[in-house]
Amino acid sequence: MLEPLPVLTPAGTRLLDAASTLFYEHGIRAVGVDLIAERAGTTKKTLYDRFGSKDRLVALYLRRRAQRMHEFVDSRNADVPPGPARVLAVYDALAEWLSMQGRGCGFVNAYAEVGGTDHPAVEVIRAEKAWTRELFAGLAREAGLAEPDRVATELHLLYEGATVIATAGGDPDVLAAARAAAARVVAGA
Amino acid sequence: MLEPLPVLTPAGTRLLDAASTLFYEHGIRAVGVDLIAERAGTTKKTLYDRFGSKDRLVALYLRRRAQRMHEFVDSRNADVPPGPARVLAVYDALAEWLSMQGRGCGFVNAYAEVGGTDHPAVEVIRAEKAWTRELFAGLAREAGLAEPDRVATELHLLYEGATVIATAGGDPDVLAAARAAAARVVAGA
DNA sequence: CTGCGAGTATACCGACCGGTATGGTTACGT
DNA sequence: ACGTAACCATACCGGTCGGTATACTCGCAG
Repeated sequence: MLEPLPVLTPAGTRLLDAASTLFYEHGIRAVGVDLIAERAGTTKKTLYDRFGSKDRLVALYLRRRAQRMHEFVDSRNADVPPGPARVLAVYDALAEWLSMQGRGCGFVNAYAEVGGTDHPAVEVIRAEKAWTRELFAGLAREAGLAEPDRVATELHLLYEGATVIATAGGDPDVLAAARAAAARVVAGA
Repeated sequence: MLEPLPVLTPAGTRLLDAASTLFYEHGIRAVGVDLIAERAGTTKKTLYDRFGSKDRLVALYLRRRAQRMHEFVDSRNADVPPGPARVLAVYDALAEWLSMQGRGCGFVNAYAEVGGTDHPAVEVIRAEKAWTRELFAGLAREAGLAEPDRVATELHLLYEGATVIATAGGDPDVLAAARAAAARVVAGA
């Protein structure tokens, strides 16, 4: 939110693309900068010229991932009329998003590795979780629900819980249950 | 569940204790076996004599963590009479547990690092999430709630969501909101 | 007395870690 | 024609990674 994503050179783009795939798929510490450079068809030198450090590359990976996730949810929501249906559409978007990805929430995963440090990724992760809550709060208000703040918190809880259980719990069916629970929350408000 | 925790030699115990603290606090890949051995006041040789590999030590760390978490929840529940109150007591136990730990769910964190591999920790993590859901299902039945299965899933969603938001989201207050939401679910069943 | 499990101490292995250094080659704008 | 940004290629740095090897001491049970 603070600053837009920087414009990247061609090799810089390939580096960020490769890093994003590798970080999401295998984790941050599991991926070395040598591998990233090789997968991008360039060199470590270029990586450090463009991004300065691995930590900053990691933070950029998450910032771009957040932006893409937001665009994805917004575009899915645009197909749904405002109101309670649009609130629930977020769960459909989540189900679709997770089915394409397979390793769960990249922000939760990243926090598992950098939490408790001063890594530049930490503030990006916190901001993403705050954005999600505000997404629900805005939609709840838009739908004219009573107690939009309380409702938004509950919807957010169900959303994050569904992501975790679908991934670490190995139970993708829970997404439908979360959507049904959210529908109950919305109907009661 | 499959097998009880093995009896450990004195040095083995110190190794598992040191590894548990370090893995939980800093993550799995961030901690090397040399550091674990040093912190345990012993040697890498003894570590490999006792545990065979780092992966097996990681799995054991999670198995013992699960057992201790279960004992903690069970003991807290024993202080509460059976019924709806006991269902909600799990959220109080979670709040107390998390306040002591500070790095969130060790199983979710571990899955962020080993998910998508054949690491022996994966099945331990899945079993832990299944245990949590069954905990809620058992308590819901004990309390005579209608649709105990559906209720258990919703309580589990709120539980995992609260853990994630309190940790990665940096918002510990959400635990009270999750408890209140759970109370609403219980009251409606 | 012997054998064995447990532990200590140290050295080593190849591989990889994040990061730096040097030097050279394009392509483009002024 | 010149500067410069972008990129490539390669070699190197100290340090750590998971894991193995060798050789030793101790206490205990047969």
